Amino acid sequence: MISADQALVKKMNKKLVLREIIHTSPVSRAKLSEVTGLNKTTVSSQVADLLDDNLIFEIGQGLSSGGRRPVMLVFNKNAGFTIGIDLGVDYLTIVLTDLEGTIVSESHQKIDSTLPCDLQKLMITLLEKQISVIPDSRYGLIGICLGVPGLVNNDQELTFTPNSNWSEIPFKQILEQTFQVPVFVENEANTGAYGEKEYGAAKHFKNIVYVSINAGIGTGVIQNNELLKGKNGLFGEMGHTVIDFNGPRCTCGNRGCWELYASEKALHQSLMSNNQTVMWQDILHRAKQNDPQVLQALDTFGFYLGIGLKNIINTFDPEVIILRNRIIEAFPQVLNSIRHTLVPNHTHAPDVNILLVSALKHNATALGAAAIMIKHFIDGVTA
Amino acid sequence: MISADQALVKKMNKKLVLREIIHTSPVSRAKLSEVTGLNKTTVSSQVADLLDDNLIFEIGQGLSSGGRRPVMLVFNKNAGFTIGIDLGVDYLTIVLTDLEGTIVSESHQKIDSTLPCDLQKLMITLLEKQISVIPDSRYGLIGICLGVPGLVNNDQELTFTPNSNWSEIPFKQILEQTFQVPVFVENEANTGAYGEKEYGAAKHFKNIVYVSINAGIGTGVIQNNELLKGKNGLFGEMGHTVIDFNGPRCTCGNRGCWELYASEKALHQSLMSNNQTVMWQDILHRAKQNDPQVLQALDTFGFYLGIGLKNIINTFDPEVIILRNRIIEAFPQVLNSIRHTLVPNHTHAPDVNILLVSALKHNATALGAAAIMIKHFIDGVTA
DNA sequence: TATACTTAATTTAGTCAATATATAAAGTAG
DNA sequence: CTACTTTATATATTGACTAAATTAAGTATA
Repeated sequence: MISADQALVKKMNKKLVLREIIHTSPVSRAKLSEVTGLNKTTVSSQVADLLDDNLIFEIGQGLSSGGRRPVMLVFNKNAGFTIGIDLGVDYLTIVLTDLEGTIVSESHQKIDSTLPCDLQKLMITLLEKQISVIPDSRYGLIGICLGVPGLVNNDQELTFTPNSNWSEIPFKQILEQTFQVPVFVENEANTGAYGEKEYGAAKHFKNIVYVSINAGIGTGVIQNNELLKGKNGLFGEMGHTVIDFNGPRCTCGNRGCWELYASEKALHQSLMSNNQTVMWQDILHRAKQNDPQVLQALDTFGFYLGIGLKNIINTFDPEVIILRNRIIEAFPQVLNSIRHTLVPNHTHAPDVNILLVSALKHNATALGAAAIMIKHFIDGVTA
Repeated sequence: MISADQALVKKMNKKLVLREIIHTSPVSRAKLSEVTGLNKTTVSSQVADLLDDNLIFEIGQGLSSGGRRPVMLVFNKNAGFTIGIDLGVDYLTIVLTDLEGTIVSESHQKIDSTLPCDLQKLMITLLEKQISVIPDSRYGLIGICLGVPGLVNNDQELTFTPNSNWSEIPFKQILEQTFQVPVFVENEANTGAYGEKEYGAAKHFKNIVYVSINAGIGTGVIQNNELLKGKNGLFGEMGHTVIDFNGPRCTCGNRGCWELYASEKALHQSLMSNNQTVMWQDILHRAKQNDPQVLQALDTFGFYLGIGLKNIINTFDPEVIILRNRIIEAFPQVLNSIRHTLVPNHTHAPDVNILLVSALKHNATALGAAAIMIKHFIDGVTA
């Protein structure tokens, strides 16, 4: 069991001061004392420590409001850098960010091979390229976080991927050995949720559900600023919840899973002609030209999404739901179909404003991964 | 923002020591120092405080294992008492417990009137009777917690009750004024979940879902030992999630809600003949006599329960699900029907051992309410 | 029975991070 | 130029924890 002592007090207050500087910089010692409730002496001492750590620096004097001019402090966002990865079934997005999550460099690469060894080589090559451009800094590369479309257990092993062979690769182990930095592996919906919470559409909320609609449907749930994980890290994986128990059989063994109706795969299938798959770019193009068949399909898509989103509202009682889908982002009219389903003429209907579209869009997963790594780093230097 | 200081350290360690005494008493100061990691001097000091508070006492010397004999400490479970209430649509259960959740006195009363003012009088009368038997103790009645079948907002106001008029009564305000003690109001599924977690079937788990099946279906979710609440306190209220979007219209405005299929109300309706309602005692009786119609109905009941429970597993990834229903408790064969639905012949099937039956049974809600009050009290005296 | 060893709990002295108060630094206002 | 403000630091004190020594009370063994 863990007992408390003065070291803990110091760490807690250090984190408190650093957080406040990050969120309100530039800020003076006096102001910090005021908002944190800490004694001025204590703040000065903590600030001295943080200056030693290169986590903050002084930018000179601020404006006087009738007395001695304050020394303004700012967060040193370039004290270190992190890499967030979005590994898809057929693409690999890598972002290099500073400690505020601002992208310094990024790469988007299509994955041509389905062989795990090819992906492994590709990933390491691309990472080496990104790492080579990291500026000189006190902490350098603080770590790598990987968002993956599949089930991640509590040991951060990728145990199941529906549409790829990536679960054969022990990412954490390989990347830690290769680059000698901490590596985290997370489900893409969880990293996406965290990204939107830190930098995106959910910045000002603490109870959110993030829904990413790709080939399948992934869900990440944040409650009181904490990602919920469940026993095996599968919390919120709602793609295979049943919305019609008489419906068609799913690959998971159940009938009428949400994914069968409201995934991009389902949308594509509804538009397939002569066994010819439709590209999503085509769908978008035709939608913008008011192609009736596509508009009809998108309306149905929205209806089915709405069914599951209604379940999400009834299940998690969130402040907001963030939708992450390339078609919805480019053609927001789909939201109207969803809202029609969500809000029948009834008193118990949820607030329509609960629906938001991803602000980070195609970078949500990678930026969220970076954000998770940054949080871990900040927790580490202040503990 | 809240900063840390020495007072916080002391409180944290006080709670640590008290918890350890509660869970392992009788225990010596030396042993406490060993398991908590705190210095022997610190433990002695904290123990002295707790002795002062009458929260623990010494029961004399324990056995020597080759040295000075230890002084054994135990939790003073009679330092105070609490009342937990289970308010149903037509019944009122009250339990008076000590600080370990052991029932000292209880009352089960049928509510004949549907008038709020009648219930209010009845409740106060019964509470006065229970309070009159509380033994002399340092803290006396530490508070009252009320579990209710309806929606409770973050201000502990009962905002909606599907089958009664109880939401008109400002319980918290009335009971606090009448008895001058802290009063909490919680959804019955949340108190039940907490009760099973503290004293019942889920004692050794930290990620649990509790499902109470009455006229409707209530769900309480505990993740990492914390009750999840959501924005409006509706987290986990899954009775109105859709399991068949083509299904019949529900009073909530949606189609095919789980409650329409898997509540006791649904079971009763499936067995209704000539517009004559069936009593649950009859159902049980006929089931035990192998009445085919009832067995069939229960099998269907189990199937529909299974559909929703599968969704719960896919949604919350819990260690265990606790089922609270009087018919299932008395006739556990229903579990087999549920398990058949839960586990089709498929690799992704969940572990059948995930299903547990309530250990606290008809007292789950009231005992859970008491447990919540006790937790609040312990948090209070150590803060 | 005497001696050595163990274990339990307290006493005493010291550490560390916080606070309170006083002081210094550097401005504004009239 | 003087009085007042605001910012930041210096000094002394407080309080919770720790370490080491001490007291207390047993067991083990020759």
